[in-house]
Amino acid sequence: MTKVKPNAAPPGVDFGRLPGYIGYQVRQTQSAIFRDIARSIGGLGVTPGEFSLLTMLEANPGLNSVTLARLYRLDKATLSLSLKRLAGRGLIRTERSAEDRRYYALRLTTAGRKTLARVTRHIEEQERAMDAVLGPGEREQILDALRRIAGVFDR
Amino acid sequence: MTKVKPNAAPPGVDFGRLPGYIGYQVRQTQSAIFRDIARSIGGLGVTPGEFSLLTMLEANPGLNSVTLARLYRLDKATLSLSLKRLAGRGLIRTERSAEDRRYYALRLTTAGRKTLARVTRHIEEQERAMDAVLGPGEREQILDALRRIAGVFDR
DNA sequence: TATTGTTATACTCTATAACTATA
DNA sequence: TATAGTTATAGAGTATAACAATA
Repeated sequence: MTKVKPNAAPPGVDFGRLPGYIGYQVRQTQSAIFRDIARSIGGLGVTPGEFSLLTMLEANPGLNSVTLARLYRLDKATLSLSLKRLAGRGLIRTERSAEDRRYYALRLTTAGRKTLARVTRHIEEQERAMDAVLGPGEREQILDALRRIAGVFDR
Repeated sequence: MTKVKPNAAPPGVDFGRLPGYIGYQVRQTQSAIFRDIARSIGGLGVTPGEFSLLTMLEANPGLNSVTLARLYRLDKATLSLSLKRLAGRGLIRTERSAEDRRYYALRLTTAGRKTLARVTRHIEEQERAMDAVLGPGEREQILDALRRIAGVFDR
């Protein structure tokens, strides 16, 4: 009964220097957050990445895909596939620009706004759950530090 | 000349509430860090995930794959593929346990230790680059906060 | 020529299911 | 029956290259 089984809970497993690396910890935290979101909004048929895209389109109606791709740091081809999925589900609408017919102005549909509102509720619930383990002012401090760190590598 | 081009640098693009979400900022920061690592250690043929696996195997020689999968929160089938790649490149060695022949004890090879040392140098350079934008004591504070946040969702 | 956007293709990472071998 | 591990398969998510339409 006291026999140590190789598959038991980590009795004395050593993570080496990993716990001291910000890169490692950011990755682990991101995974945990992502799994939780997937569980909570999975039924709404919108991924975390799509949530961000919808949020940016709501705030910037008429944006085109190249601008969105640059902001979101995705290749335009990658984004094209995401937009096709969102349009296919009726969440966004693409409208050819009259002045420059190469552009498509992107906009949320009514259904898109409704879905975004529901997803946003879940996301903000999750954010409030995080606040339960943060001290006063700590949220802003962490956000600021994370932005500074990202800024080091954002060429 | 003052004409606003849709593909110009974001003049007044609104990110909505995204910048206030920890989930969003952790994701952006993780992406930036990941892209930088890929660029810096890509030539060594080791991904960030493989770096973590090698580090844990160096600190815990003889670990088996089920334990490693649980610690790293991957399905055993997923990990099996990673281990096959690492073994195929001669970085790890798998040795059948004598007492319980279902287990394979995992260990770094000499080449694995050498590669890990080189990758670790790059990783620690990157961590030092982050320190340049962090105040005194801020690294430990962020690591602690990130661990607390992950703990909220780690069932 | 340059830009917006799409499609084809491929690669990585991940999970689920079905399997073998061992206990 | 239960556990360790592998393989087959599939689905995200991503990038590169080639292309069409427009400027």
